[in-house]
Amino acid sequence: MTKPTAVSLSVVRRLPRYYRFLGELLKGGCNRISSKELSEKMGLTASQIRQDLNCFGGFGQQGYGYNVQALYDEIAKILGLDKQQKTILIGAGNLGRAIVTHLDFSHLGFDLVGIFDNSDELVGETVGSLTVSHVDSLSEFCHENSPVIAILCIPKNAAEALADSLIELGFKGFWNFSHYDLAIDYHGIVVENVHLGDSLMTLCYRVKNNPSNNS
Amino acid sequence: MTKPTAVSLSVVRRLPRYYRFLGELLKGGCNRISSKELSEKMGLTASQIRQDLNCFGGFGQQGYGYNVQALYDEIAKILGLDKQQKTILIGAGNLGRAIVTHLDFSHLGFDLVGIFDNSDELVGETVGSLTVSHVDSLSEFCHENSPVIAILCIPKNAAEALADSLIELGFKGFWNFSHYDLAIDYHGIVVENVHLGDSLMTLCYRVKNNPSNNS
DNA sequence: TAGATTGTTAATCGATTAACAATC
DNA sequence: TAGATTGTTAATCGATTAACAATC
Repeated sequence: MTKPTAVSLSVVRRLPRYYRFLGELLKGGCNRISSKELSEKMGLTASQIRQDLNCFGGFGQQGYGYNVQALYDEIAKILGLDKQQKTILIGAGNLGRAIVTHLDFSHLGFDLVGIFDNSDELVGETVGSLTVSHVDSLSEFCHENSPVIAILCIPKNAAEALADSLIELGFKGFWNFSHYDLAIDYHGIVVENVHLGDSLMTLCYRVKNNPSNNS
Repeated sequence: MTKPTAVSLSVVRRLPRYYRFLGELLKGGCNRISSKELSEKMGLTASQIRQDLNCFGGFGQQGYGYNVQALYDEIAKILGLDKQQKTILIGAGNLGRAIVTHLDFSHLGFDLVGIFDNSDELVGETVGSLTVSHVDSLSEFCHENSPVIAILCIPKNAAEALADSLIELGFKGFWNFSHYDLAIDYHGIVVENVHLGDSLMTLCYRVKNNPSNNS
C-alpha cells in the first residue's frame, strides 16, 4: 500500500553511493546540482540518476536541477537511516571488533545494543561502549531487548548451527560475514553478504585479465 | 589473443561462489555433481551454471555432470589463485589489521609482503608475520619489491592524496575500503571496492521494505 | 520569453532462463 | 541401447541509455 511497485535491488544498491556523493557536495558548500554534473562526478549516466531517483518521486525541478540538501535528506529517509534498528554483533574476533569500532552505526540506521561470543577469553572484554557477553545469554537478551538485526562475524559452521534459533528469536536482517548462505535456507529473510574472500578472488581475476594491461 | 571475448563481470563475480561451494562438496566427499544439483544447493538455475562455466570451456560431460575436483581446480586456475601477486596493506588501523589477520591471503592468490601506516604509534608493531613500516618508506619499498596490489584501509582524503603516487609506483589493482573512488580518476586500473557503510545502508533499506514482513 | 533540465516514454542493450539437439 | 545431462542456441526478461515533451 505504501509501495506501488518494488524498487529493483540494482537501484537500491546505488542509493548509498548517491548519499555519499551528495554528502561530499554538501560539505563542499554545493547546494544545487544537475543530473548531468552529478553523473560526471560519479561516473554514470545522467539518465540513470534521473531514472533511479524517480523510483521514489520527483525530487528535482525542471530547468534547475536538484537541491543538494533536500535530496540528501530525502535519500536518508528512503534508506531509513532516521529510525535506528536494534542490532547485535555475534562473534567478537578480530574482524567483528574492527567492524563495530570502524563504523558509525548510529548514522547508518543502526543501534548496536549487544555483542556476543562463545569464547571465554573474549567474554567480559570491552568493545567500544559495550561488554562482550557469552552467546549462551543471547536468547534471554533477545527476549528482553528484541534486537532485529544481527551481524554475523563467526565461522560458517557456527552460523549454520545458530541460524534456526536466530530466526526463532525474531531477527529480520543479517549482515553476514560468514560463508554460510542463510538466504538459501531461510526464504524471505533479508541478508546482506559481505564475502571478503570472494571480493579478493574477483580482484585477482580482474587484475590478471585486465584488457588495459597488454598481458 | 588468450581471451576470445571478455567475460562479463556478472559471471566473474559468481566464480568465487562456485569455488566455495565446490570446495564444500569436496570436503563432504562428493566427487560428481550435475548442474541441476548444484543449482539447487546454490539457489540459482542450472542454465546459469552451465552458461557461466561455458564462458571458460566445457568442463562437464554429457550424461554425467561435472567432476567436482576437476572443476574446483579449473576455477582456481581461471581465477588465477595459483600464482600469488605481491600485495601490501596501507593503513594498519583496526580494520586493516583485522582484515589481514582474518583472511588467508596465500590461498586467495595474494602474497602479503608489506604493511604501511602514517602513525608513529603503529609503526614497528607486528601484524601477523609482518612489521608495520612508515608510509614514507613506501616508495623505496616498492622500487625494491615491486608489489602490484594495494589494500587501502585508510580514510578518503588519505587515499585521494596517495593515489597519484600509487599509480606511479606501478600498482595494478586495489582492494579499496576507503570512500575514495579511485576507479573514476584512474581509468583502466582495477579496483574492488568494499564499501561496508553502503552495504549496511542497503541492509537498512531492505529490512524496512521487505515484502515478506507485512509492514 | 528563452534556456536549461527535469520526468517519463521508447529503444537498446545485456543478462538470465528455457529449450533442445548433441553425446557420453 | 536408453537415460541423463551437457553445451549451445533461441526466447525472455530486466536494466540501462537515449530521446523528448513538459515545465520551471
